[in-house]
Amino acid sequence: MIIASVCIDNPSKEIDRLFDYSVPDSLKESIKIGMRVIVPFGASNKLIQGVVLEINEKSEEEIKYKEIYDIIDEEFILPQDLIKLAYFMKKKYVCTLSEAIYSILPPKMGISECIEAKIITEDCSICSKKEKQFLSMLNKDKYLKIDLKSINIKRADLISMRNRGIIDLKIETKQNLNKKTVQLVRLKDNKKAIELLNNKKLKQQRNIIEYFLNNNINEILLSQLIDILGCSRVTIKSLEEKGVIEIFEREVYREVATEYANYPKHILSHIQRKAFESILNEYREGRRVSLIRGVTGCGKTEIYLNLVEYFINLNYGAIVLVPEISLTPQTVERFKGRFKDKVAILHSRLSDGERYDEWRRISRGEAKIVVGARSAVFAPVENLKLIIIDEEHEYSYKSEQNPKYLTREVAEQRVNLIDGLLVLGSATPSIESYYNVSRGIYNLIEIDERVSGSTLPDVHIVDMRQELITGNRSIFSRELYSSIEENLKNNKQTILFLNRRGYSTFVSCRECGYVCKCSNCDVAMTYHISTNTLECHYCGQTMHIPKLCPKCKSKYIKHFGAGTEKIEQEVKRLFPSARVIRMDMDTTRKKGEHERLYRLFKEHKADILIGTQMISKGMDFKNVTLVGVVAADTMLNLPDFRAAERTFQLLVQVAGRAGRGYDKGKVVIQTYEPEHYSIQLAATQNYNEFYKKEIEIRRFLNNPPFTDLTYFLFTSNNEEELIKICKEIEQEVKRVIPSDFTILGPTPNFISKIKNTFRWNMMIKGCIVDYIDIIDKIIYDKTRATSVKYSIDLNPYSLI
DNA sequence: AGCACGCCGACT
DNA sequence: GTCGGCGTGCTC
Repeated sequence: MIIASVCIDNPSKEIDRLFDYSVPDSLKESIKIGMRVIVPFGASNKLIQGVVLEINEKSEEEIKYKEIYDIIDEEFILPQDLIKLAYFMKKKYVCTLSEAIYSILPPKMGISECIEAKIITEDCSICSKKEKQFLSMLNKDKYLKIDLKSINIKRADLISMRNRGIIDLKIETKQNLNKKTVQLVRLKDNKKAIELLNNKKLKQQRNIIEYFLNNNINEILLSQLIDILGCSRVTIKSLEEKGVIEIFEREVYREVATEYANYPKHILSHIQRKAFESILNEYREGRRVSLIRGVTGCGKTEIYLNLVEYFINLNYGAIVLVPEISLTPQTVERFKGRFKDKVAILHSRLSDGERYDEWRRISRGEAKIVVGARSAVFAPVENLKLIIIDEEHEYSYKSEQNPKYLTREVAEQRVNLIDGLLVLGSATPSIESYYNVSRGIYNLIEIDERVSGSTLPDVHIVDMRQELITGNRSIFSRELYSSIEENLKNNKQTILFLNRRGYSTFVSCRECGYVCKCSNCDVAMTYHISTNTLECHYCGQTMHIPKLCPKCKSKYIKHFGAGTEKIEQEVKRLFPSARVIRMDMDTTRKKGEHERLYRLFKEHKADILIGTQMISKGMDFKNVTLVGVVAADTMLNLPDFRAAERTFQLLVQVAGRAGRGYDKGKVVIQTYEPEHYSIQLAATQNYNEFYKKEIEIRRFLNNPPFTDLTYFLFTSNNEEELIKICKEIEQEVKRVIPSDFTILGPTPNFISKIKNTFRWNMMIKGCIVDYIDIIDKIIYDKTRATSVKYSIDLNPYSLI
């Protein structure tokens, strides 16, 4: 008989293995590796989703296997290279196979059950009270539909009663696939139609027929017909009843992106042409990865477009990855504009149905180019040959959930499997990638010229300590203030950047130093002026500002530090005539709001844009000539070895927003640490110098890329047990790792409590590949049957 | 992770 | 004698 080994859709570690099912004769022909199936699982044979990963012929039938219940679809079959990729992630990022497989697959289309039951016995004596109560609602002659949500009975109880011969069940499963359809109308009977035209009464109906005949229309959307003729649905229905016309349904793909202006092919500049050719030449010589380090505005996208076109013309497919945040208008516009409906877009705001539609278009080979965020690296593109990762250094390329993969590593593995090409692009490549260049692993292309010929902006660093000494206590330095003023006068746009939302960073008592902290989390609460409350940015709890200090009863409660809300208020106060837009999590929470504000600013409907991270990248505003960084060192002092790299990258990105048009841009960076190398070198946009400094520090402190840093986070609401288990784990782990590895911790996390859950962490420095499985086993055994949960993150992007 | 089974104390 | 609370072990 044929046995299929199935990966069950269940992320739990205890059942992280394949389960064998026999394949019924009805499915023998169609079943294939990579197919999604429905299988009964567990004692109650609950039907769940699985993916077939192996098919074997077995002669002996001593083990009683369960049967595969059904196939989910024959359309989408997980290709072999993606299955290999799942195993790769399981090994590298210590996740379950199920987690790996189901992060690759399109969203689970939930399986829902419709259960009907009827009584088949007179004898209810063996039933419990609960069961008797349930039976009283049932019928003996006919099956009744059971809604498990509304009654006090579980699915398992039903199964149990059926097994004891009390009731009989009819269980049907449905997949909520919801393929979307549209209603179309067409003429069915021409003769009848012409006859009807002689009828003097039915004016509306005649209108409809005339419309069909005069415009020689085969078929038309029902909704469109109603719109154009202003007739009612009833009129059309009555025509249908007469058999004159026909209304029919057709499945459609949900419209993901609306309309895109044509984006014509540009002639590449000499430099772009050279980059394009270098990448292809190196690729032909067997080089898998090319890194383009190009200043903002150097025209990387144009190189990407040409690479994609090159491969498409050879009938290959391509994936273009962009950070989620810049997956808004611009990049999409360009790719859709150039390649039209050959492009599929995948981003996190798609509904499950929309995402599923895009997946089908891709796996059917209708869309050969995929533009998407992180998870689009798994897109089942037919004949894939090229993967491009734009803004390669971005943190959104690291997954926060299991599998905690880094997109670049997965992409590299994927092009290795398919003999393809990976192109990375960034103005400020990650230290790891550039290190790979210096080791000769990646091919490097450097572009230091802007395509428009516009020069890089003038950057001014302002020492805020000096401002304070000379009596300026405002959040704007004199230089920034006068620059904004002048920019407004010249009718130019300004961007003010501050990586912190809310009004003030913390609220504290001036007498005793008490800080308003969240009662669930170990963090200071942020004041929000719009709601006049203190909000915890970790658990969302809000509270009112105390009038008196809860500790010393003093009334000197003051705000400290500034957030975007405060900047907005200050700007409005200082420049009352300026039109201001604020973009942060609070103002863009609503769907479509991000895009609306972006367009508003682009169309110069506002003079000043205030925002967090989200305005620092991807946006191209021609009329912006001033960028102000209100506090450059907010991230510099976090306990994280990437703090300097992150600050440098952010400042370069932000500065890149200035002067993209014809006028020279100006950037004002306000800081309390003007001499710090990441700020100094960001001001001169000197990546190479920054890399040299940073890589030496990494080498000296033995941080990535010179070693792996594996981060273990332990959480529990029982602090005592948490500490005890952490210490025991450290002792045991110590015994299995080589002596040149270092263990840091266990220590309380930088944020020691979130939502009443205590957090401790431990880090291991050392090449972990050969040891991670045994360490995982130790931790798994130690934490099982305790309140402690853990997560493992290989080379995390954030240590907080 | 679910879910069933089984053992034990509490209670009509 | 019945109910339900949680510890234990299994899932093809």
